[in-house]
Amino acid sequence: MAAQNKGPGSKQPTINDVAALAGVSKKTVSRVINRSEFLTDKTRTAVEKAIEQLGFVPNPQARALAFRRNFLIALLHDNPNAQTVLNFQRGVLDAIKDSDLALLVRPVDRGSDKMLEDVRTFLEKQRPIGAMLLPPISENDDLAKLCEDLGVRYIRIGSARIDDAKHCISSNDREVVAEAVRGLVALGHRRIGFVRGPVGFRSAAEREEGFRAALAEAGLDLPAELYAPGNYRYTAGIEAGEALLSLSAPPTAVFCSNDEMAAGLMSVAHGKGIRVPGELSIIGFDDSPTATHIWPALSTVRWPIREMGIRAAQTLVPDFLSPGAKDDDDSNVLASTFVERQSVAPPPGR
Amino acid sequence: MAAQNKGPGSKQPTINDVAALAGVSKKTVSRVINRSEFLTDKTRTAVEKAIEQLGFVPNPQARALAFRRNFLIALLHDNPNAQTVLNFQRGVLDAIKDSDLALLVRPVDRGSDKMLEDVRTFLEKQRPIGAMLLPPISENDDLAKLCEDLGVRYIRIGSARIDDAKHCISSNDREVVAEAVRGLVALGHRRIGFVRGPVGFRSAAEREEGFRAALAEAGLDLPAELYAPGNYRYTAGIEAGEALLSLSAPPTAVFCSNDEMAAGLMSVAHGKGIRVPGELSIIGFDDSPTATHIWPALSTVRWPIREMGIRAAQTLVPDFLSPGAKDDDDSNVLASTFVERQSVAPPPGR
DNA sequence: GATTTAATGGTAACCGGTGTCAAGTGATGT
DNA sequence: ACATCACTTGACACCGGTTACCATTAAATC
Repeated sequence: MAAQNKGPGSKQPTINDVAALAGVSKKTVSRVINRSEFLTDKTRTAVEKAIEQLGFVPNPQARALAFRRNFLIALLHDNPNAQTVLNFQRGVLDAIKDSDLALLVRPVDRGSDKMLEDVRTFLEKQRPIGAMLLPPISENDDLAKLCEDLGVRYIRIGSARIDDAKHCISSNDREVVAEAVRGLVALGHRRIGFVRGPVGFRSAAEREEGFRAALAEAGLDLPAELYAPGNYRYTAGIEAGEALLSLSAPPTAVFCSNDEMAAGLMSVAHGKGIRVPGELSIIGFDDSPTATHIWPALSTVRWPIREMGIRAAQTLVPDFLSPGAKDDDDSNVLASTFVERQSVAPPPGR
Repeated sequence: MAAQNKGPGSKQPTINDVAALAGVSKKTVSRVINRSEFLTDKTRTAVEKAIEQLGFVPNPQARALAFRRNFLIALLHDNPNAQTVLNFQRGVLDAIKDSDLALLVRPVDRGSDKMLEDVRTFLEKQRPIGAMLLPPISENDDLAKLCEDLGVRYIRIGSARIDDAKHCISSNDREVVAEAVRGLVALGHRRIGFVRGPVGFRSAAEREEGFRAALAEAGLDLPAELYAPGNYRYTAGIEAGEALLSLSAPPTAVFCSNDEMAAGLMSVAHGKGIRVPGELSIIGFDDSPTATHIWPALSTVRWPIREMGIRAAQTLVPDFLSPGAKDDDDSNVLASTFVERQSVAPPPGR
């Protein structure tokens, strides 16, 4: 710990100071920093000692300039789900921990017309090596093209393969949703409702497809009155609940395309005195904190978002990461899993 | 929009290219970029035209090097509440939007022994102008001292004045909690329970003090059996619920030190068939998404976290921000507010 | 011990900007 | 017409690293 305190006034030691102290040229110090071969142990040790003694830390801006490239990667997101963003971010940081990289985080306004222009300005200004796009903005092809045009590497996170494997980390959401719904069928449910995510979101489409596939397998159909639109918001869950649970023949189970809507639907059920899961089973999606903060705890689908962050970093900037993390699976599809909790039971009368 | 696409191979235009095209020296271009006075309109226009034409964007690393300072600020957090972090972050980004600053986000492991060492490494490597510390790590004095020693400006976010006004943005949590509890008393509640936050957290102490103050005003006391420990986690709310709601004389209202514990307590109430708010009123703290995702929606205290982000940026780096945002109130205390929803009602029999 | 060859170390230029300070420009005063 | 002055502008060094290339030194071969 070369930790003599530097008062605000005193300057950081530079590579020149180290060179002078170690009695070598700055080039040699540079070689030590960058782990060049071609160095005697003696030289290396002397330099390392000087570095230690001065508490020298290379100036990243100067390195960036000399290397003609910086060491920044950007995380672009516009996510209704804060936990997802933070978990992903955590994964990325885990992956780049021992590298020279730093992470820039940038929320973007999906709605805004100026969104593309904003992102372009950001990328041109910061010139990160690469950008990571979290859903839903990851589904915007213009954004990917913008990165491409700007020469910024990019990787898109999605609930399905939305780009080639080099540019996309995805999960098998459709399959897992189907699996969850098969479970409902196996318990005896026949009238199963569906609350959809927002139109235009790939994730919403995937979940719907998985849902429909499982129904089709079981020879069940989805009557129009059991199909509710939605937008991933709690209030949409409320509205869906009002609609679905007022039917003369209400569903005995509902798959909600995310946890917040499931929570909304569940609160309607509570309000109407409908017992969950006794009279109504509910399944959500995301395994957000909400899922375990409502009562009864929600069965849901867990998205391996932190792992996706790690994988995204490994795929985006393999050349900046220690090679230890080599992974043979380059399909970049990670597995979501169904998490069973207390919101699912057999339908009444079984 | 000087937006001819640059293929990955082509280089970014530099200040020299602009100078050559405009027929001036690079220093003059630099002056235009930095809005120097002392420039003829003619020169300025010519340079701006050249910049536009080439799509030139100054290299931030080079500027950082030449200025002997970079344009980075760091956000350090270890927060159980993702929404809080993201909202704060949003506020900061709103504030620095039109500046040259960029934001580095860094989660830290509060638990780890190496925490301080990790942060030191991070700060030494990135050398941000300043660091923003979110609670609970903002309460760590060693961390503040580390910034001080390293010559990194810092600002701490807290639920109370934990440093002088130049280094601390705080809210009036104690007062607002007291106000909320006064409301319970006014409704007729006499047995009011309390679920505490983790020991050692200033925020938890503030909330408790506010609670006790309101009780004292009303001449009520807090029997030991109505006081439950906690740690801000949902499970602690469950445990508190088990304890408080099994009493022979259970409370008619409970103040929980955050929303997650309130949600836990509420789920226990549901499980026991205790009607909320009819038989039990509950108040939380944070106004997290959970507060509106449970049923009934939780009355809680909203923390002006986004505004705190804006204020934090303005206080930390006023010299990098456009002066428009001058604010006379330099006490840096922002107001939390009590949000009434559906989890509070008069006690049974009133 | 002389000659090669490989391994290091050093020097200068450069990355893309900014600071300093002196020189150039035009307007004003006499 | 000439000196003076206030403004503008440019030349050059420099920020803290890196690479290219050359010089030097040590080890290896004959």
